[in-house]
Order: sequence, then C-alpha cells, then structure tokens
Amino acid sequence: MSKSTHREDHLKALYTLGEEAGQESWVSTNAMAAHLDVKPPSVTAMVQVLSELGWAEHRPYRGARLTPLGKKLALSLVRKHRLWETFLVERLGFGWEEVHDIAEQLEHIDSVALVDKLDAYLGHPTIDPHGDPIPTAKGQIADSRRLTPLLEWPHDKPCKVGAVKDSNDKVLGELTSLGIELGTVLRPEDRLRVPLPLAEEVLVEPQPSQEISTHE
Amino acid sequence: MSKSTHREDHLKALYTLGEEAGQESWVSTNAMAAHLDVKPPSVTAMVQVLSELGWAEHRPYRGARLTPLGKKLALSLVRKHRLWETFLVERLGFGWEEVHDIAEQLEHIDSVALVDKLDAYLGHPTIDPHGDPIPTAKGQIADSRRLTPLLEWPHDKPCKVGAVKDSNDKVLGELTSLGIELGTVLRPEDRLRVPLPLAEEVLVEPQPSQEISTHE
DNA sequence: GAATTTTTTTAGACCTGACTAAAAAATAAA
DNA sequence: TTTATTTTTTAGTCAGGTCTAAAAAAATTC
Repeated sequence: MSKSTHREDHLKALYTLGEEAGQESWVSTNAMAAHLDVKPPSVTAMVQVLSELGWAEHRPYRGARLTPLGKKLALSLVRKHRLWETFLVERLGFGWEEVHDIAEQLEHIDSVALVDKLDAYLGHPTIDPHGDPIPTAKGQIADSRRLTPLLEWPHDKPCKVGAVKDSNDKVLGELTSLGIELGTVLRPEDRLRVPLPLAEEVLVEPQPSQEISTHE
Repeated sequence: MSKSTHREDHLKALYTLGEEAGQESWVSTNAMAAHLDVKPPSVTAMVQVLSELGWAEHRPYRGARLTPLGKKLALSLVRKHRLWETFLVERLGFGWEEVHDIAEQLEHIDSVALVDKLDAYLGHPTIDPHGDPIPTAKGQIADSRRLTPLLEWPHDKPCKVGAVKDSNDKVLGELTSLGIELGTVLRPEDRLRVPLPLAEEVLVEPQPSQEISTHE
C-alpha cells in the first residue's frame, strides 16, 4: 500500500468507528487496531501522523477523533467507495456480496475527474448496493428515507428492504440465497423464513407501491 | 505504492523496453531507471527481487529480461491498463490524452473477476483508445491490422489513423486540437496541417470505406 | 593493449509502517 | 485509597524500497 493508502485506511477506520460511537466521542486506538487488523502500537504511530496532517486530534491515552478537514476527506473516501460499489453491481453485474474488497482498492485511486465522471455516468446515485447513502461531492449525506430495523417493524404489515446494517459478505450472501436483496418486499409470511441473526441486519421502509413479489 | 505495485511497475518497464529493443535482448538497468524515474541502484535491487520471484533473469552488468512467467504477468498488466483506458474514454467520456495516469493506477487493482467483467462490459475490445492492441485473457496479442507510419504512406492516397506510436499526453493533445483522433481519415491535403514531429507518431491504415470527413 | 570513461553493482544510510516487549497511564477491584 | 488489571504509549527491531557515494566491471579511446 502507498503512504496515502495507509493514511486513508486509518482515516476511514476513525470515521467509521466515530460514527458508530456518536459524534463527539474519542475513538480508542485499540478499537482502530482491531478494525484494521493491526496491532495497537501501529495505530498510535499512524494517528500521530494523521494529527500532524491536521486530519485528526489525538489525546494520549484517551483516543482520537477527526478534525473537520479529516471528516471531509473521510467522506470523500466513503463517496468513492460507494460509487465504485454501485458501478460494480449495476454496470458490471457483480453480486452485492462480492464488491466490498474490490471497492476497498478502487477507493484509493486518486483522480477528482474520475469520481465526478463516474458519478455522472451512474446517474448521481444516492444510495449504494447495500442501501448506504452516497455522500455528495461536497460531503453532504442526504438520505431522506426513514429506515426501521426489520425486527421493530409491525408483524402484520409488508415492508421493503432498504439497507443492510453490517454489510459483510457472509450476511449478504445468505440474504441473497433467501431471495432477499435491496428493494425486496417482505410480506408478513416471508419474514418467517429469515433467521434471527440475519433479520437483525436488515433495515426496512414502508412498502410504497404495488410491489407484491418476494423478488422485488 | 504497495509491494506488488512496485514490482509490477518494474516488470512492465522491463516488458516495454524489451519489446522496443527486440525479443531476446537484455534491458539495461539504467534504461529501466530512466523509464521509471528512479536511480539505477534501486532498479538493480528490484530486478534481483523479480529474479527471485521467477519473473525475470538478471545477468549482472548485462541487464535483465523477462522469463515466460514474467512476460505472462506483464501482458496481464498491459491488458488491464488498456481495458481501463478503453473504459475511461468510451464510457466515462475522457479524452484519449487524459487517461494514461489514471489507468496507471487502475491497472494494479487485483481482481481477476473484475478484469473479466470489465472486458465483457466493453464488448471484448481489441484495441485501446490509442490504437494499441489489448492482449486477451490468455496473453495473446491479436492485431490483424497492418499499420504504416504516416510518413511512409503514399502522398496521394487517403488513409485512416490507426494508432499513435508514443502516446504521451502532449502528442495526443496536439493531435486532438488538429481534429485528429483514432479513425480520422486523412486526405492528402489534410496532411499538410500536421507538423512533422506529430506526423512521426501517427500510424495509419488503408481507408477501407466511404469515410470522407476529417473528423472520422 | 594499456588507460580512460561509462555503466552497473555493492555498501551503507534513510524513511515509512509494521511488530514485540516493556513502561506508563487510566480504570477497576479490594 | 491502595492494589491489581487493563489500556495505551514508548523503545527498539525488522522489512521493503529509495537514495548517495564508492567500488567493480565493461566499453571506449588512444
């Protein structure tokens, strides 16, 4: 990996864990190390670099958090990642469970023009193949949908799959083999076929229209 | 750059210079250093690594050349590079002079499935936006065209632009501003507008059909 | 064919990011 | 609040790839 790829990976880890933990909280270097599959001392060193770059703040023994600049850069990485995932699924025909690792590489390609043109080519998509919102070029996340965990959805009403929470390859693959993908309409009886650990990962929204089949 | 990116860059330099110099010749480490914009000792070190990997042979003080395995790998890099260039121009709307640097990054993305799907998506193209042939997945270069340097083409016959020899951004940009791109038909009088240094880079083929305009 | 110049390799240093082991700070338990 | 435990940082090492300076081989000149 290049110097910047390493930095970007740590930046993104910090962003991701920071989002999970809530806005102003400090992310522990240990958590980042676990997330990046690296030992804690390596993260400490890297966090200090991010700090020198003005991307993050580091309070020794407390943790790290992004500066506004760091957050902006992280969002541009997330944007690239999700645009590439969209391309891979919608244009190249990959399954939604196959694209994470490839997008993980593609997101480090350095070219503003490329991202802009890719975005336009895809028709300025707002969500990626896993239902996650795609930040705009300015770093705005505009996700107007109000998603509800499937397990909290009323048992007698149909709903539509809007996103998968922790979209790791295994969960996505199992959902696919159940015939469940983004946009799939779940009727009350369909939900019986979804094992609990999978159902926990699914976020749904009201079924808006005349869709009736299990396969969207 | 990652370990493999560095290795691949040296491998490709060795391939490129080896092709220019003719099949069996040894490529000097100095030439590679100039090509890669790196100092000669760095190349020596890297060539020794390639040698340990079985990708190249190194004869100290003579130079290096690819093994059959190395050549196969190099061709797969060239294939990736040219497929991505094709994608960038044909799908994303980049100019042919803008894509080299981006493809230089994209060619290191590691995913066989990605290359296969990209190739299919583009309709299994055989030449890239600069007229260079795209190796097949098996490493075959099937270029049935017989291209002639523009300067050797009979002055009284029209011809069609088939490729650009040294497709660096500057040459390509100047050709574009003259209205010359791949497939452009050049009538005898059109050739007067092409400065010598540019004309030297252009390879042409017989004009097959009813094309008459300067803009293909 | 000996001497000089050019090319290439070796030697040794630096940079970046990873690691292990040990020290220091923070947290939890007694 | 003192002790024990956990977390995090520091210290020191290693790997990979780059560099400069010096040595060795090859090519060239006289």
